[in-house]
Amino acid sequence: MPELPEAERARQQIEKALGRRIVSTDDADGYVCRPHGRGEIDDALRGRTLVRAHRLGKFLRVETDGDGPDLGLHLGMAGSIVVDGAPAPNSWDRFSIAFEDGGRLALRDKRRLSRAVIDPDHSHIGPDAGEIGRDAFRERVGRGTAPLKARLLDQGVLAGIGNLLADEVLWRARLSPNRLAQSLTEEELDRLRRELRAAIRAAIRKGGVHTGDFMPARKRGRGCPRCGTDVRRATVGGRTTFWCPACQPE
DNA sequence: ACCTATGTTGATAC
DNA sequence: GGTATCAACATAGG
Repeated sequence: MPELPEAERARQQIEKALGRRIVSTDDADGYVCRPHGRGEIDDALRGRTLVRAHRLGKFLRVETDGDGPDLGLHLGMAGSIVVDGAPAPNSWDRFSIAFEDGGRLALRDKRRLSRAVIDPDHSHIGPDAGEIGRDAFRERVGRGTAPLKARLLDQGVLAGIGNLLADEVLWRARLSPNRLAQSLTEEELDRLRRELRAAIRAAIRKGGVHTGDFMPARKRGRGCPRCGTDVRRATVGGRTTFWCPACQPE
């Protein structure tokens, strides 16, 4: 269930694996692990230790000791990081690291849209949605002719917002997903950023985006959690979108 | 059987 | 270049 809050929780899991010598890795899944072939990730990591875990939006980057390479991880649509847990059935651990102390780190994913890479390139990714400052937020989000929601989902504009978090934040800020990004006032942009930060913090604390206040509205027959109005459903920015027409007027 | 899904990337067209 | 749409990726679950 990975959006920024889940990625942050995954980063925190990785911190439990720092400072432990890597004895081997399983990078046999050539779709998830790249580059693939001849154990390239294994060659890069074997004998090293992980020393720091970073996150930019949904992208994870783990430094190794000395002049070792970075390990890049992305959870895709269904991935998670499990440290020192039992191996998953059905080969759901698509990439794993075995440590000298007997522990292990697994990239677990029922689907296979997650990624493990060496020296990831995050140069095309915008500033983290939870860290961006007020002025940069105004400048980056408040422009363009795309719908506001599409702007929020653009990882090059802002990193970390996924489909569920976008709906949650727009509902909290009482802004329609269909508003033209460039039509927002500075007051609205500031409000959006404030609600974004609050929603991210709450989701990290509670365990993920699915704990959001607006999530129940995605189920059939549920009204707006605030006013009870029937929520609207449509495709915006290419994704299924729910919003309250009363709280979030066009 | 058919449809949908919390994500990313790349092709294509305006 | 910005934007919109779509397909692909792989798999589970309703």
